[in-house]
Amino acid sequence: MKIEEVNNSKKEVSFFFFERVNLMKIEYNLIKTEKNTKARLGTIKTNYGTVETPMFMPVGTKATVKGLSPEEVKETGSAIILANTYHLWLRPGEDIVEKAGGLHKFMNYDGPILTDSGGFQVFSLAKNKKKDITEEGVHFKSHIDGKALFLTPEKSIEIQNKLDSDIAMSFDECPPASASYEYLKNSVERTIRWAKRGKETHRNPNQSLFGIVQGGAYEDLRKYSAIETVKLDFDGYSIGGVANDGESKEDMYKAIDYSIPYLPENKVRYLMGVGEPIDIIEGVIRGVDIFDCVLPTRIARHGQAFTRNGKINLNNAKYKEDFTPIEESCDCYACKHYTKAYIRHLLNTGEMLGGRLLSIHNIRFLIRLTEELREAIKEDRILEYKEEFLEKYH
RNA sequence: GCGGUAUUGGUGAAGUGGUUAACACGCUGGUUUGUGGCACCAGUAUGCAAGGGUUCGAUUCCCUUAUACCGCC
Repeated sequence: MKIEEVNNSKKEVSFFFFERVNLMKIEYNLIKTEKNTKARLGTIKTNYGTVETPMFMPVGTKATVKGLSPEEVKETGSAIILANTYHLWLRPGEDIVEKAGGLHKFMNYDGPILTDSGGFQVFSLAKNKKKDITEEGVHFKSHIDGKALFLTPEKSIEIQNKLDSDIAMSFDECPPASASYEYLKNSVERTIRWAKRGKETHRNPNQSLFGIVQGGAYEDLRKYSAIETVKLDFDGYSIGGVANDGESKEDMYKAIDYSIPYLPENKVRYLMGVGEPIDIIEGVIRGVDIFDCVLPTRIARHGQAFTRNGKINLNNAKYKEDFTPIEESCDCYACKHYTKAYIRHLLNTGEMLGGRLLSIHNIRFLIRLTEELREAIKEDRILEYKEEFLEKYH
């Protein structure tokens, strides 16, 4: 390649000049519903391109999918990524991101971004710690320096407006799976009031806002939460409060089944925090369109890889001399170029590349899963697909 | 050749005349679902150089041998 060519190609990938394709809220387009289930095939038109659903979104809490560059994330086929209001609020602060020209420019990512509201962090960071959930908002302590913090529905939305993500989430309470019916009932009602306050605060015309359905595994609470949230007319709806605290899969599936019937057909449905390949399949069958989860990147850093035969641990001694890829059938960068023995060596010696390669593989694994689910919906054979998948995946 | 000191698991080591030999690393497994996480959890010496003795009881005291290191001829 000549020098001029290098310079030209550089110019093409320079993200400081990337522009939005559109200036609008998202548009969900339902293409078809699978014949035998509630599984849906659709598209979401965003300011940064159109994505197909069902879709999995990797998590990049602090404006980075841990270990990977935006180019590497895109190479896995991921469209939307997730970032977090709470973390970016503390560091570097939403004003700095705003000065940078918004989250996309700040992190040099020209795909759609969804920001979580911080509601989950109140649950996960302040777990077993002092926190005070009031009608006004939540008092809790910074996980960085212990400073007293106060997050309200209004504050969360204001921060997200400045971050300029494509999709903002309502500030909800995410109660533990162990919460009592009485507690959940009050919590659901408060979350609805918070959702209303957040919507009234929302200003960014190019940013969509989602409402969150709560209510644990109780049918009446999920129904109530869904109906009341939908009345507020959001751009999309999510099912929250699942996969928490060792909640059983049965309860998770119930939470979905009890919520979905009350969500509008023409809006995207997002199951928050899921997950496991099996749960993604079950979610799709129940009518969920998009998912997010830290699992592919977290287990990658801990040495594990998704495969068609289940999770494997690349730390295991049996891979010392295994000079084959993680999966022969996988088209990801890691599988095309590296062996299990090499990745095990990287993990064993604490080299960064090990976790990076596994992150790429695991994200690609879930993206391929959703690609196959889309094909299965087109062909009305999603139940067969599930059976085939479960036969091998243990 | 003589004298001294030492010898505890894969490694570095603690320890005591008396129930299961500390701790760390390593090793071997496992966990992880809107990321306080390159994290966490669990397992990992039937034996304290070898043999013999003293003792109710010895890794701990004594003797012999082996090995290592340090002095002296």
